[in-house]
Amino acid sequence: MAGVKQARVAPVDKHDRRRGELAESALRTLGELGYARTSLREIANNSEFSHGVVHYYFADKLELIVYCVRYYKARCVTRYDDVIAGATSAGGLVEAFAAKLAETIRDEGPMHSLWYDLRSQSMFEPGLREAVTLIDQTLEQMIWRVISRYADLAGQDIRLGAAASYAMLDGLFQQALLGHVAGRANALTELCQQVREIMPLMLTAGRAASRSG
Amino acid sequence: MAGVKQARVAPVDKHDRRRGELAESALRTLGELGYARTSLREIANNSEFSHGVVHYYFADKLELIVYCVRYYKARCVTRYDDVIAGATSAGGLVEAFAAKLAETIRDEGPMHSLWYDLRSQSMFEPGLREAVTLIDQTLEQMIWRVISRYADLAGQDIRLGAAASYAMLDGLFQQALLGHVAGRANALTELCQQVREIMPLMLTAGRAASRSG
DNA sequence: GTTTTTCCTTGACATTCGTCCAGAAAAATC
DNA sequence: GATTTTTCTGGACGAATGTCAAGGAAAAAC
Repeated sequence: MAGVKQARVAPVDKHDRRRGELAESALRTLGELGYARTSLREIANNSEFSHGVVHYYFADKLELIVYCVRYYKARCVTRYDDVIAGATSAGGLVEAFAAKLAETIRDEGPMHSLWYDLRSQSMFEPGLREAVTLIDQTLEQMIWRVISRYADLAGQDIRLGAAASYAMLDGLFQQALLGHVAGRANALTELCQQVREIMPLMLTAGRAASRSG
Repeated sequence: MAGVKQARVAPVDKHDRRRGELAESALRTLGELGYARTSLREIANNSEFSHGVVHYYFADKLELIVYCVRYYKARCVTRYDDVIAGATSAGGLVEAFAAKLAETIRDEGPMHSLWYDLRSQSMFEPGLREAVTLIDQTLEQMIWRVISRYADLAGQDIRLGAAASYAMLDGLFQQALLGHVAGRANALTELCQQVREIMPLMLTAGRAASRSG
């Protein structure tokens, strides 16, 4: 009666696993339909559970969405780390980076559409802002790592700040995504070409030269 | 009986005027609430009409939204034309352009939020794509005019294509808008600084020199 | 001034939404 | 195996939505 006994294996684990499963179903649905048209029932339909269960694991719709955004972030963080690690020359890095950008649009288009949808939503829904801002910062850092490595390989200095560098590349990426979704066939090859043109502008043409022995 | 008489003054004019009034109310509401949360009743409440009238002037919700997007475009097209016309030096144009970018975020923030919201929506709703694509092209051309004038004043060549130039600046603008909406105090001054840094990169450092007599 | 046409309001409709709940089913505990 | 706890179901609720129609109000035409 007195002390409440706790199971030795935390039920939180199972709880969080289910939340993860629901988040995946939700992301699949959100990626297809977008934020505005996605209902909790539709999310449940795309999962193996019924619509009532959503409220068992999440307080309300916003909490589910925010959880999804955070869940989605975890997959993105390391997307270009292979590119960074594998590059052996500045030109090679640009090529690999551009190819990876195009690849992720091709393979994960709906997820990116969703990201821009939610980021726009956050301008109207303050409850989304914190999670969205956090992801945006994470993406900015990811891009910053790419550019830092690029500068390192090129033996030059970085010209712009992290925010500006990310914003510019994000603008290119977004336009390519829009074009791709709209069915413009060469949207992705154009993106690659644009990246090739722009990346050198990120660095000083200056004389920093190589620092390796 | 036979021939149907036509009024000499086309009633289409009045019809279109009303559509414009409704579009303005709709844009005001959409700018506040975003696409997802805006209902036809809310739009009507923010106008001087009742909710039924919307269906008298528009077939359905999508047609109203599309009309709004097109209506909104008409105001944007010439936003930077004064900047172009008034600039007398490359540096002056950059300053005026940056200031105007910041000003329109400050004064018309909700409208820009709406634009990015609708552009994201268009990735999920094919019915929006045509109108959105058209506006995006118009904006691209607007930016292109600015850059052309800039190159002209600087006596240099343009380095990038219209699409890439627009995408980059749009990325910066969007990040500034996000920061501004989120309440980051210095989002706009940072934007100005970024524009100052980036605009020179749009041109070749080359020797094209002045072409005027 | 009457008739006709245009314009707008009001109320209703079928859905769909987020949310909640009573209780079944399953799992864990004893 | 009985009991307690956790997990899930399916239905119900009120509110909100897009859509539409019947009819009044206003304007135009005659």
